[in-house]
Amino acid sequence: MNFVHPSREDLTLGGVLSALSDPTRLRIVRFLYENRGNCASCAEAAPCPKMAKSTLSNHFRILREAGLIHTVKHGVEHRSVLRKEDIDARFPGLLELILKLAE
Amino acid sequence: MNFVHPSREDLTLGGVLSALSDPTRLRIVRFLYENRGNCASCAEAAPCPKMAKSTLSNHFRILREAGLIHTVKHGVEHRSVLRKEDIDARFPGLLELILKLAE
DNA sequence: TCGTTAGTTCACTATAATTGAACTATTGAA
DNA sequence: TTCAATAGTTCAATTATAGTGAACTAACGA
Repeated sequence: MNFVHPSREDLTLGGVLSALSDPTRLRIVRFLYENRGNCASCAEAAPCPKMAKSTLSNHFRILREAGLIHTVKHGVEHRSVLRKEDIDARFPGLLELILKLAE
Repeated sequence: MNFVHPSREDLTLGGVLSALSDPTRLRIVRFLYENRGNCASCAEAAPCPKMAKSTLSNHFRILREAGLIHTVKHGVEHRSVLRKEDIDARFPGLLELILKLAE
């Protein structure tokens, strides 16, 4: 399975804001932010066990396509990392502020 | 016509981000930001004259319901102001940063 | 009163999100 | 090496939300 990730310069502000405007996705991003450096499986990063896994998969796809996370296969899991450097390079201060305001 | 505006404490981060994630709405907000203190009619604040006015009206409704603007009737026009104080009180720094990053 | 202006509301279409079911790929155990 | 379990994707169907033209409303001016 090969995931498509946009390159750093293809990140759009609208795409990032839209991706982060959903509470589930924001919680995923927060998890990855706080576990920076560590990859996390979908189940690990997702805060809602009762959510349909297809829905969750879709949220991860949206985060990927917005350029917020990078996902690679790792055994039976799909591990995701937050693309902090790319996001910060493109939109300095945005991620940190949103996560702070969402506390 | 009575418009419903959420109170300051009812503004949600998701609602604000979602509202600002649309390019048309972001341009409206930018216009109102730069003409701070002045109300603006929809036609004035809207940057796309070719857009259907029902679409535009819908964008203003979304901005209103997200708590970003305040609209009052003023003669034949509906004048909108950016609720800068409310937004800044609830989410300090967010509006300014997003507008700066969107330049 | 009639036409114009400025915007809303309605009805319809089109696009996006949610979900269960079926599918794929990897691992671990018998 | 086969079989079951795990972790997620993809598909198809439903539901919700955005975009649009047409009809409507309210205020103003001649």
